[in-house]
Amino acid sequence: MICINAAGVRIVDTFAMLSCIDTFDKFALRVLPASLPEDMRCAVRALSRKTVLAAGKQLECGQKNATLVYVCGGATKLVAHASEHREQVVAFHFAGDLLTLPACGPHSYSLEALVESELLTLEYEPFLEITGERADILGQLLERTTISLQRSREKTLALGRKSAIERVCSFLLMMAERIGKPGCGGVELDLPMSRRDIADSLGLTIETISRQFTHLREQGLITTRGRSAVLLLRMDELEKRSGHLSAAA
Amino acid sequence: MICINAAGVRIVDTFAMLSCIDTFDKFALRVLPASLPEDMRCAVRALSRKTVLAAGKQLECGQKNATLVYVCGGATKLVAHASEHREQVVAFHFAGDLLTLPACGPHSYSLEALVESELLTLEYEPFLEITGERADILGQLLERTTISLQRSREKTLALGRKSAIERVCSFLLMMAERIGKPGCGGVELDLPMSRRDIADSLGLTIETISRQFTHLREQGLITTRGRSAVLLLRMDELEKRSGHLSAAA
DNA sequence: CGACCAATTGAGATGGATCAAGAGCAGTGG
DNA sequence: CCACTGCTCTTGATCCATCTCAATTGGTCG
Repeated sequence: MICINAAGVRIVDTFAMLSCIDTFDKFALRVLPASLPEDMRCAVRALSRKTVLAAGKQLECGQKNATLVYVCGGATKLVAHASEHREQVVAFHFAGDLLTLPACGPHSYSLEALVESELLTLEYEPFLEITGERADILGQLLERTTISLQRSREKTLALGRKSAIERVCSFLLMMAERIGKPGCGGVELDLPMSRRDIADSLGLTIETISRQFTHLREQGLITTRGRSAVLLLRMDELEKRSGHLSAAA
Repeated sequence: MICINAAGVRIVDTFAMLSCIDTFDKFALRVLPASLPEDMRCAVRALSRKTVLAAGKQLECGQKNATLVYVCGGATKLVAHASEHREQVVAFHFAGDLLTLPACGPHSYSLEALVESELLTLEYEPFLEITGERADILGQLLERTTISLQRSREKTLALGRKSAIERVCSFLLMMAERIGKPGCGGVELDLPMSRRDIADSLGLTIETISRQFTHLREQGLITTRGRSAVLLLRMDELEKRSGHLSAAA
């Protein structure tokens, strides 16, 4: 934060400083209770590390311990590695999400940025050391972990028992819910992930994803613009094709 | 607990009574801290309901709210229903496991007993009302939820990117870890679930499961006796075929 | 022993993968 | 502004792992 400019004058990079404080505060605002004593807050702050990841870069972290990651901004994918050229996107995480990056078990995991992303990382164990007595914080973690578990269960169902078209429709509806904006004549999506990421998330190939998008386009359920913009025109029809129960009724 | 016998004499069914107390105590011993104040323990006890499910029966519960289930004994499967004849086993849970049976979202869920099982159920929300201030209890829930999430992520990888043989080997290794016993010349498994359950868990069909078992038998990696007994003879070879990273190294 | 359901085995069908072009989009540099 | 480059995405043709359907065998329990 302190550096020497061309003229040899020591300057304080207030922008970097502010941005660092900013990152922690975003996290604190969302995850830490207002009533947290100042010393505990400081301890957590000391433990936390800000990382800005360029698109395509992955979080460096010792795979011996689990890491808590708060996504301050951007979009990320949590990837499980089966082998060299087989990857499974376990979950997408967007601004405001808190996730646990697991230690290396039978497979290794990594968190990769889809677009430039601002992350706050904390080692899981030491964090719990500090905050393990605070029911409000544990409640917060529990709630977010339960949501992740629920999403993971839904994904399990999709990968285990759904056809390609059902997976794609479920995916679009889920994304609409999480990062969609009401647009002209439907829900507008700006997908931060590539076709490959979608394929790796749904257990399919890029070619299949592309073909299913084409089908949906031909049937007038969606339109696409460029690589990332998707407009969902007929949510009801997408719902029907997603294999959700509501649609069967 | 009080009933009339053949002779018309009123008797107290002390066995049922004891067994009921027993069920709660098993749960309390594992999940509730010893230091929990007596009034809180009583409130939790009042909220808890014991259920004994015969094999094949499923837990009845209002699908409007999430339910916390502690498996005191037996073996169960958590099933997500895609449609009438498409089911996905999201997880198996054995004695000592604590799980959250989710409220009905895009798909409905149910917990079904594989063998006669003894369960303790608690409505999730009221339970948190009572114990939400107790960091030790929340920590316990968080830890168990995190384990479930991690298992679910591993399953996601298996369903998304692994072949039939890899899924079956991973499954056998996971079961060995959870309910295996050291036996003559290998790890002995007494699988409480049918081939159909395994198929529904791995996103395959019974026929495929059967064929993979046959291959493993032919290659001398396992032997089977009857419908449920499996003896894992070559853990190293199973590991190799499971697509785990350790095996690649 | 016999009935019934679970598991196995075989033969054929198929959804999605794989392989192979081609088209569309950014970024770069003239 | 346009050509060039290296992508990602799309589309088509073929292949294959797994599903489906069907018949048989085997385990379990009355």
